[in-house]
Amino acid sequence: MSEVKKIKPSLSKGTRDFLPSEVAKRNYIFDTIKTVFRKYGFEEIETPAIERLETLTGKYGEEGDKLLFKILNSGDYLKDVPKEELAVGNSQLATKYIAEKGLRYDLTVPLARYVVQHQDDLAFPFKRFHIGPVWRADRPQKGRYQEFYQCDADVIGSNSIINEIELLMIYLEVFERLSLKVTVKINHRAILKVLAEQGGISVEMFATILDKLDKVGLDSVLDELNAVGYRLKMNDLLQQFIQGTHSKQVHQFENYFNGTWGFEDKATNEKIVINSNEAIKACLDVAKVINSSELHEEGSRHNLVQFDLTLARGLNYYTGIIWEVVANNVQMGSIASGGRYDNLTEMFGGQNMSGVGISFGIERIYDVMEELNLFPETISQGVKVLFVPRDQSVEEFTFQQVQQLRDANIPAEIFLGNVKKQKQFNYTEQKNIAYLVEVGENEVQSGKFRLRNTKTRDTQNDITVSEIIQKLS
RNA sequence: GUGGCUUUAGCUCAGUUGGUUAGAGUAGCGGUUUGUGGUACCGCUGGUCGUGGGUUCGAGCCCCAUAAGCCACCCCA
Repeated sequence: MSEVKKIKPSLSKGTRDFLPSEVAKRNYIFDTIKTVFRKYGFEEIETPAIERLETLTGKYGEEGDKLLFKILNSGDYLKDVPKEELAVGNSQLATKYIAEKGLRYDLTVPLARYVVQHQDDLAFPFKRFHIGPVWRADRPQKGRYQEFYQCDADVIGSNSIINEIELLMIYLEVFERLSLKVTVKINHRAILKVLAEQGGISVEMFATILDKLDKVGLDSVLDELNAVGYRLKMNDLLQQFIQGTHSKQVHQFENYFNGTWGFEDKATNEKIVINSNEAIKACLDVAKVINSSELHEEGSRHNLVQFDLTLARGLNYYTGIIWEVVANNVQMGSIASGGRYDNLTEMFGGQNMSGVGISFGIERIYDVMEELNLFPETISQGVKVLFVPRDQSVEEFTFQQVQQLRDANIPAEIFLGNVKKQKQFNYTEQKNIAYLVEVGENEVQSGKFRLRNTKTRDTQNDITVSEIIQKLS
């Protein structure tokens, strides 16, 4: 190693380093969420970052498959590729021969695998939470990364609506603890499904178009529905549900599905009346969840939970209630989302277990809290006191004093860096250390110190170590 | 997958119509001063100007290619 090649330090795209102060803030969010999860009986699990590729592929649609990070097989990974396919040079076809593993794309599919695989060892309904990084080979942009954390709680094996209500309570409590003002938007996949079917297009297409409403506006949405051959006149309905809608209006909404009201066919102007028990039940469920928000103190005072017909995004596996949380007064996408899914465990040969879950988008929650200045001062606190030896001859003595504080369970540090005062105070500032004590010959002789508050610059003279311990404990 | 922007010191950025040896601030290192202090002063290190070609007597600057990063679409948290 005579010559070391210098490499410019840089990160892979869409990934980030975190400074100590940032980690402290992130942990503050994680800890808050974990506390609430546990309070509601959810237990933490872990699964590997790496999954078999066959576990992951096909679960997120065609788009999703493209965004999977695949891990190259070890060894001579080309040897299993048939020669004719190598010759063609189609990398997509070759993938299955050269990569058997991938990085997880979310925490839900690993959960489905986990539940089926360990069903004998789990207590059902299985309530778990899981916090960890996931990876997507997406093009990064603001608030979107290739490596990011998800923070999920799910209930598997119970289809009671109380689960939805409990999860809503978790949303409300977490955001209250974080002092974040939010709005929960709620919708039901069955409602979208009926409206899509009656209009003669697929739910996915219907959902994708509706979801853009707040971005592109009503006219554009109606145009797009026209373009794909959607049959029902939606003008009134959409106009009515553009703004946040409250529980009473959800009851009205029911009238679209119980034969009371109807839609007009665009082409024939014929009246189309829908009778759908599924959609009626969906409306009732949504109304129940919205009403239940009043069980929550904040929820009863503010209009926290709103029906929103245009909330339609999300992965295709949702089948029941879907929801999304947005922060009030901040320009930012959703900061949490979730819903009920019915068929997830089937893919892994499990019996059909219903699941419902929520997910916190902690990267965005972080950004919002930073923007609104909601992080408490105390979370990035370093040790309580920094002892600074004036020169090398008193280092050992200084260390002994520090160790006394530590024995008394007071976090303390000895400063062994640059002797410049500027550096020492920078150190306390960066690490948010409340007190500084300088140690020189005088202190060694007298055993008395001067305790200096690094923020207020107040000093307390002639104080002994045991007095410092008393003061700081 | 589509489009736009950016790339010069560890970081933030100057750099004139193409013209000597590429600058500043900041951080880092060293020193001066100060026994009760933090904002002072002096000095030093650090760059293959993203990379590879081309035009030119001469390129950080012009042209082509390429890479990386960011931003916006699609989609998503």
